[in-house]
Amino acid sequence: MIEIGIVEDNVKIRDLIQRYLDMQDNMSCKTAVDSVEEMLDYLKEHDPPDVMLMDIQLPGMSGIKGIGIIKKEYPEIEIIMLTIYHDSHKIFDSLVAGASGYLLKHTSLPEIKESIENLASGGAPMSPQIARKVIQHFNESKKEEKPESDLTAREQDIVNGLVDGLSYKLIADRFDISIDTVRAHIRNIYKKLHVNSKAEVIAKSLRGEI
Amino acid sequence: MIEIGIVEDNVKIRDLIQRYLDMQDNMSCKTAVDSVEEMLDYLKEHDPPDVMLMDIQLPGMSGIKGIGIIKKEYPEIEIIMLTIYHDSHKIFDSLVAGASGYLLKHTSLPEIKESIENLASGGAPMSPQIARKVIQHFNESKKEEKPESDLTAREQDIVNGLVDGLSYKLIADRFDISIDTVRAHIRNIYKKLHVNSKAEVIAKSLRGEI
DNA sequence: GGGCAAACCGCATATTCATGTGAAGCAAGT
DNA sequence: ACTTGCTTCACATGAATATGCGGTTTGCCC
Repeated sequence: MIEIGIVEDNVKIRDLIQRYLDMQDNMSCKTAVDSVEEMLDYLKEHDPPDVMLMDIQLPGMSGIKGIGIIKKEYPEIEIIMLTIYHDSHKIFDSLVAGASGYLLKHTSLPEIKESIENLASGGAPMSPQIARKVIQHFNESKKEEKPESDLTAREQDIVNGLVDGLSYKLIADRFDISIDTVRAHIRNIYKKLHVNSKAEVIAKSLRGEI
Repeated sequence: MIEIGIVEDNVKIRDLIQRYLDMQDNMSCKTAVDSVEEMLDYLKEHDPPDVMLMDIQLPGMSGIKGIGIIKKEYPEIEIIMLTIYHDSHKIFDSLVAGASGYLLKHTSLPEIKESIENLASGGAPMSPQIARKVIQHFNESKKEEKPESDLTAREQDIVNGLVDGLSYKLIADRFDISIDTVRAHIRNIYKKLHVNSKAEVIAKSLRGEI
């Protein structure tokens, strides 16, 4: 018997899902609340459910923040996001926060049921459209690595030296130029990047902002 | 009509899939080869297919390497991995390389067909088990970000200040302590991290090594 | 051939950093 | 009660950095 909890503020949707799931002979859904806060209160005094369906847009704490808190306290709970949002940021944030699945609200009741069973057998419920967004995220993070600043090749060399933790003198040695030249390049780099310390250049570079 | 190409070295499996797909009235599968190299040769002289099924373990170039090359030349081709490997590294590498879906070889023919149709409608074919692995990867990369150095809370504060590009003085102001205290903390941080410059601390931190 | 950007170099100065030595208050654990 | 570790602070010195000014050479474009 799979115990299910629901966090959803729309009463109609919540009741519908709860009734449907509770009707199944391998599931039990006794807990349906409309905020993360309520669910946390509930969990303090009851056994945690096996699976939790959670909305993102909720009164009070957002569902995404809720995932983190609930997962930290009760890591064994599997959380499925059930929401209208299909933008990749929300999907990504949810999964990083610890959600095990992500379904859109137009998902049919039998599909929700199937997803929960999926989860029990080690899968992760996710519609092909959502999966696609996740995959897109992989590719984007791969491509967006080059915001192409207008640093010259030599300036980029110097930046790399800084990132490697080298002093001006060592950078000068590495490229066989004088330390004053290094200084000159660094001045120009600072101007172009609108910074004024080694530290900021290194930070920018490692954040992929160069 | 969806044009499909197959790269698979097991002749039995290849023929089976090819015949089945070609039999569908909305699909055409005329191209089935047993290596990436052959497929590249084929693509030079023919129109590219819309969707490509690809194995990982292949004679010559691996399927994962093949994805990258094919996607670079023909970015419009949607590639579905069809393989026996279900370890998260291969899955992850494939998706990063540009695959749009990932199916295990025990997937039934109708499911393969469905997956291809999925792809055409903007989804990403992925079994719940595979999706689970992908999600696990999110959580792992989240956890593995903290190789837990033994920096104290205060020391971590100071590091954050450095990463923000602040000078000692500004860090002192931010936490309302004296600049000499900042120095003291930095000394300890350097000892713990085995470095001896601001630059290295920032680099380590942004690389996730703290 | 003039203009221009990039790479190169030098000198000077104020600020910031790295490092040493030393010490006091406080909380946690032995 | 004693040790240990974290946080706080001080004074000092040499090294490194940030920033100002100046300059030459080279290659490219109009």
